[in-house]
Amino acid sequence: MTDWSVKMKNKRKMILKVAERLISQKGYSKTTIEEITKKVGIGKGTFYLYFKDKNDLFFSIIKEEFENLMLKIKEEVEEIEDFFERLKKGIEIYLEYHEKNYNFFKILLQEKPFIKRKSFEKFWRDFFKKWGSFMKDGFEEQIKKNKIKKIDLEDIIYSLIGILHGNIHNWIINNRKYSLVEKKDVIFKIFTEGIRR
Amino acid sequence: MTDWSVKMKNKRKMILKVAERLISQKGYSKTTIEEITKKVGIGKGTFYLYFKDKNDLFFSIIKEEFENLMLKIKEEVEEIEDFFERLKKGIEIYLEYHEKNYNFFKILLQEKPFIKRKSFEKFWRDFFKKWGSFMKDGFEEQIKKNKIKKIDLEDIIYSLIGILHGNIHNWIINNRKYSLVEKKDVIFKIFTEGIRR
Amino acid sequence: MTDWSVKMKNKRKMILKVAERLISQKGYSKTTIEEITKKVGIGKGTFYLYFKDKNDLFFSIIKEEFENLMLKIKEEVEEIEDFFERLKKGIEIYLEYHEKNYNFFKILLQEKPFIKRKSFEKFWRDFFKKWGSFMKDGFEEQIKKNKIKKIDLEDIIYSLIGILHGNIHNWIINNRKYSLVEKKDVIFKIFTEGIRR
Amino acid sequence: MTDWSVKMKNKRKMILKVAERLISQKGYSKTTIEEITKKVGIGKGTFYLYFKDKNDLFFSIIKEEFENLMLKIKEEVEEIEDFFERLKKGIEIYLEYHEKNYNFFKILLQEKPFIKRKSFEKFWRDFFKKWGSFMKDGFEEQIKKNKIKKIDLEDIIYSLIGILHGNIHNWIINNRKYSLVEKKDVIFKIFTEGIRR
DNA sequence: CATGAATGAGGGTTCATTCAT
DNA sequence: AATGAATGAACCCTCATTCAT
Repeated sequence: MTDWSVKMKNKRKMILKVAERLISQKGYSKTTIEEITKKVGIGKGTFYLYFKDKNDLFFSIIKEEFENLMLKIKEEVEEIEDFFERLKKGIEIYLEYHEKNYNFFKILLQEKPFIKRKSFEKFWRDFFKKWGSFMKDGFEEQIKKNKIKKIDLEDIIYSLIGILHGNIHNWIINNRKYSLVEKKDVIFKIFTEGIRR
Repeated sequence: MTDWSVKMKNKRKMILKVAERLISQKGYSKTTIEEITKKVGIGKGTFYLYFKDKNDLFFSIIKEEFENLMLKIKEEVEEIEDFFERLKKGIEIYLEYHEKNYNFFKILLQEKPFIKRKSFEKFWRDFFKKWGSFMKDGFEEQIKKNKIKKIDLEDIIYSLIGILHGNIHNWIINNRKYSLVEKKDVIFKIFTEGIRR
Repeated sequence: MTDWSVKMKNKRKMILKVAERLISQKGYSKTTIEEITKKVGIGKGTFYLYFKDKNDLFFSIIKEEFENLMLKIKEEVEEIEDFFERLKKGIEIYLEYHEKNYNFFKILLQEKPFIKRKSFEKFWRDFFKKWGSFMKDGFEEQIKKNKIKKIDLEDIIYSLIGILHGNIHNWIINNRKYSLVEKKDVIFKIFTEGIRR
Repeated sequence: MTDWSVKMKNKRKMILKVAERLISQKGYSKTTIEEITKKVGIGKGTFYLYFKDKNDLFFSIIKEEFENLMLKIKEEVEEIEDFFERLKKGIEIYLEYHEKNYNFFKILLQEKPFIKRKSFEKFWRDFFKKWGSFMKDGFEEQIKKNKIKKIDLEDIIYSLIGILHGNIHNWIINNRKYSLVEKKDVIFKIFTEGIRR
């Protein structure tokens, strides 16, 4: 990788990092390009060398953070043989990730720039599809094996995500006073003992 | 009630209704007073007879919708004797309300106007406290009677709300193609059979 | 005078009084009809029964206050035989009036509503003309009698008014901490001993 | 000085110049940023690169004009030995300056933006203090030497400023038909022959 | 005569984006 | 590649004035 290319990557990453923090704190509309670039230490015009517009920045944050998360889950979870252990680990990673990157979750719940509403909704569908497909085979296998109740797969997945997000949300509005990861067992318990026969 | 008072109430309500729809569609920042008033059919200045400013409108929507919901739950749920039946009914009402007022849910997840962030977070805490206290006694009693596992009360409540919101969220991003209320049984099942011994 | 006519006069006077105070405190533009009428205790629309518009109010205040002042000077000063005594008394009355009605002076120096700029300047010309004609004969007589230096009459008059206003202005920006009237002697001294041979 | 810096200074100066004229003609409230920038030939937003807000513009005009005036008086007057000659020159410069910058005087008498009333009054106090201190030593010395009557210093200063402003005011409302500077002798005469023993 | 709800033109200010350097 | 001065559309909010009651 050339020196230039490295610098390029770094600058882009710095923008993303700073922007993520600011947007999570103040909201999309109240975060200005001016403030972002000033905090990064670059000129305002430079921003537009790395992003098409403000909207592009927003989706880039979400996209790249999401990919990070998915990658991490894949890496650490995939090889675990036992399904319920794999599920437990998945929950743990998910909570851990949000404990470290709680800005990301806040941004996910933000006002979305109007023009691109469609693409935002598309993003969410992708999100759930990936989660789904990631877990899908496992769930289906367990259903076949009669280890899990015969519940529609989608309902299972959205309930799981729901429990997770509900707990993350609560953790944030309580100012992150307790450890989020420590909730992994109780969440796992509520979720699995409900679906396990 | 006088004629004038009726008209007054109506106009205010119309603004709230229109604004709720627009904000849920386009987000708080992208929704303009101009557009709201034009859609209601009143002058721009008239808006400020009913609301102090744009921020006031935002919180009025949330506050009043929330009170409606709570009232409805209280009215229809309170008298049911059996706890699990009561819980079931509560889930049903909650889903039903959001099926009819799905804009409200979208707004709840919006970007909050920055200056009043504190009061927004206070709202969420109130929200959960009310839900909590509303269910609390019931849950505690059931725990004493050994009908429910000994799980921290807060964890139970946020998991329930989590499941509900996860399902509402999914329903919305799927363009509300199916009936939300019909999910009540599966949600109830996943949730209760997890916590019930 | 009929009862109605009395009420009419009173209401108009109350508006003038309240408006004078508010405008002198906050300036013309920042004083709203709403605030004036609320403080008077009448409806906003009622204002327009007594004044054509906001501009009319402004000039009415100045005009009527000015007429009061002129009347007072005439009444108390005219009969005094000796010219310098008359001048002295005139200065005293002028200071006394502004000490009691310092709002008036503040208003005189206010921003004038643009559209009527011409009429505002006309007012000032009238003001000086009246002062002038009021003193003119006396001054001219004294010049003839060689009691006063041969200085252009206008220069004399504007210098006198200048000294008076300079002192009033200073008194106001010093928050009226001392008695304005007490300056009458030193003003008279500086002015007369300059012009008297 | 760099090219950029020059342009910067110029643009700022142009805004000040145009604004001074407009405000003196129409008053502060009636003068809009839109009009100012259009007349200068720049975009509306550009204004805010040079001034924090409209209020800042107002005080900048006063402050900078005032400093110009004081500088000029200092430069041209300070070295004159004889007190009365120095006073005469001071009066001349003061009149000359206002003849050339008559807009400034008009602005000084404007409605002050409400919020900053305190700082406006502070400005006036500063103004008189500077004038005072500028002349003070001279006056005091003359009093000691018995060349001037024993009159309170403040009274002397405000009377002098009063005469000057009275004459400027009159000159303006007479549409500046005559030369203001030519009044210097008569003003000097009225003032000094009053205070000189 | 009296009212005050309703209006909408108009003003100050912000900020994403451009473009000459 | 990097910059930041310049722009102007867009937005929130105010308030003098009107008019139906």
